[in-house]
Amino acid sequence: MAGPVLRYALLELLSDRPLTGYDLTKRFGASLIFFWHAGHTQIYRELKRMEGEGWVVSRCEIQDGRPNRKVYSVTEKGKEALVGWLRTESLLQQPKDEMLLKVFGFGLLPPEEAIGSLERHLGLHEKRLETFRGVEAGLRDRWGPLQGTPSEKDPLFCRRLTLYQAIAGEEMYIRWCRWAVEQIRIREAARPDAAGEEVKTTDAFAVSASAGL
Amino acid sequence: MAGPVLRYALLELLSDRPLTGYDLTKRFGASLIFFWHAGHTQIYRELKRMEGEGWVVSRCEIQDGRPNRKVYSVTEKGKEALVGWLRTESLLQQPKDEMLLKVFGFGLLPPEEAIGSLERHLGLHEKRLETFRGVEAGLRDRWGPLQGTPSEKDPLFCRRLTLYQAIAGEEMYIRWCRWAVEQIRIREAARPDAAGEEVKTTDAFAVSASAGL
DNA sequence: GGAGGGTATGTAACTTGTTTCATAAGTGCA
DNA sequence: TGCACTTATGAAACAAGTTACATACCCTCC
Repeated sequence: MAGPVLRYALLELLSDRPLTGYDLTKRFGASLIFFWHAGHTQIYRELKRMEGEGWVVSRCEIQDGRPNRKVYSVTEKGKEALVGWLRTESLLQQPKDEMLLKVFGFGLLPPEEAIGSLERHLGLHEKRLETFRGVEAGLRDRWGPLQGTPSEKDPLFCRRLTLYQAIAGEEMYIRWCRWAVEQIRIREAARPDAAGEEVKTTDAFAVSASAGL
Repeated sequence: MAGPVLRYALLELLSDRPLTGYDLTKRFGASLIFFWHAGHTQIYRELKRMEGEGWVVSRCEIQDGRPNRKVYSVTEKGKEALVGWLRTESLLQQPKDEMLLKVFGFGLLPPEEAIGSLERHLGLHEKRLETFRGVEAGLRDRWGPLQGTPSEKDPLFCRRLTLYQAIAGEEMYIRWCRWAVEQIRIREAARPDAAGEEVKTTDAFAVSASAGL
């Protein structure tokens, strides 16, 4: 039902102008990275597939002393496929977060280790938030505030909307990490016995089914 | 570098008690679903692999008139592997969101269609938020508030932490959807010319590279 | 003169995730 | 009586994503 999605990401970028696989890889890192990711090998493979289906065409630019550039552009058929896809309903995405999976099992670790792990992970999210805010500031300098700029003067309007989602997501994650650390600290402080003792898994044994976790 | 992750999710659940592939599939839908997903075929395959590596062992429960239950339990080796994995650093996850990818290309659609699409998607997130809040309420009834309940009385503490992340994530997404719809409306109202006209892609052509989007 | 980084394109092998199909019995309901 | 749903397991095929490798030239810095 989800089907191939990478191709539509590529078509969106190619709608602006013809690009090579290499260009597309860089573009991915610069903008789609907020909510999608693909390695260069995946991109080259998908471009070849789409060319076979007539969604894109390539033309070879010969360069001396360098490998030739294979420039792809969208065909009418590809443009139609993209717009058709844009009109379809999106299902809820299946979230995948390795860190949360670890937190889910942190009952097996001493609390200080859990706190340390959360704090280090928090740092990574803070760094990413800064990057995103930098991109936002750059766009504001170039195009003005999102609100109130007339359409003709900000053709990237819809793309800018997605950036704010990414920023809000990082802010939320950071708040949650801090809150979780605090919760573990409060719990530890409330324990009458010695800290660092491993949680008995037998306690969880009899109850986790009835609780739904 | 990320490597196989599903196996650790299964080991976390098997740490509570021995379970069958079928049980594990249901558990996924009930708790890990907040931040991970796996189909039953994937789970059966992974269990078989882990058994080959000695991380789990299975024993067959014969039942009349029904297929036998193959009950898996973690071995000492599996437990060690799990705890070792819990101690490793988690990289930032690569977010993947089909809806955001669509919004990124919504410049190619008339604004009313973009608004309709966002509002329908918003509805899905509202439904999921309600589900998550229901689980949270159930846990609160059973175990009391997260804060202040002594360790021995709430062995699911760490698992509960992850639920609040999922709730915060949904709340954020919903707020963003509403905000995005509003932004598109404001923009439309400010346009002097007729509504529904398709955005000229040539406008975006010359500038998107310099802007970094 | 060499090391490292950037440009530019790919192949091969592998892992992970999804979809479809197959089997086989029990339960509930209209 | 038949239909749909739940329990319970699994094979096979395919799609998507990752990692390692291969090629080949450029430029800059030390």
